[in-house]
Amino acid sequence: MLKRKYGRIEWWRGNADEVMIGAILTQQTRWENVEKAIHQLRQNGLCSMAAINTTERNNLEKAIMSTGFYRIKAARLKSLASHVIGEYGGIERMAQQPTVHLRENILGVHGVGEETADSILCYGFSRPCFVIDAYTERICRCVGIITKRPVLKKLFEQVLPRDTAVYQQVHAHIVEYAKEYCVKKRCTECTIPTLNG
DNA sequence: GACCAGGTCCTTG
DNA sequence: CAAGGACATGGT
Repeated sequence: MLKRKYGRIEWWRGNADEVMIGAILTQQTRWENVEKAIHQLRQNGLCSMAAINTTERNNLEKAIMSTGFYRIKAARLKSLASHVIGEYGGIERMAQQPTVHLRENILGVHGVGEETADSILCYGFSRPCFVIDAYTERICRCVGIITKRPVLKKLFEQVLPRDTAVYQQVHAHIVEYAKEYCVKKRCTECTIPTLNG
């Protein structure tokens, strides 16, 4: 039913460390610019929670400059890394925790909100948490479902089979669809009044 | 040059 | 609670 025109989409093919890094860096930022930053991090051996936890903040800032908001994002990365290392010692121990515990826990990190948390859980730890982002919200509005993110999240999780792979693919497809039809046209051709007014 | 990007936090009314 | 602003670089 939903567009298979995009085929299988591989997002976040990295390990949990990289997913967490990407989730912070992509906040209000295009993914292409995040990739540049991740490349820089790799070059400097900073592409892990352990490394981020110990490196100087300045090194981190320089590497992620291309994503914008680099000072605040460096601080957020360090908060997250410090929490992960301090609380669990590393990804392995972290991955053994139940989903609800993990979610509560990383939401407590300054700079990790609902979307970032769900992205980490869904794509980094393969947990069935559906991610609601700006694109998803827009598409839903186009279809007439006008409500806030937490409600949308519940809605998707009720309608879809409780399967992480499905959540990942559906979300990815929605984003591709939104990029193509909602953003490029700026919704100017949309007949729903709420979009033009 | 204007506008926008896969958010989150802080401050006001 | 809702709304507005700050954070910053890179691409159209």
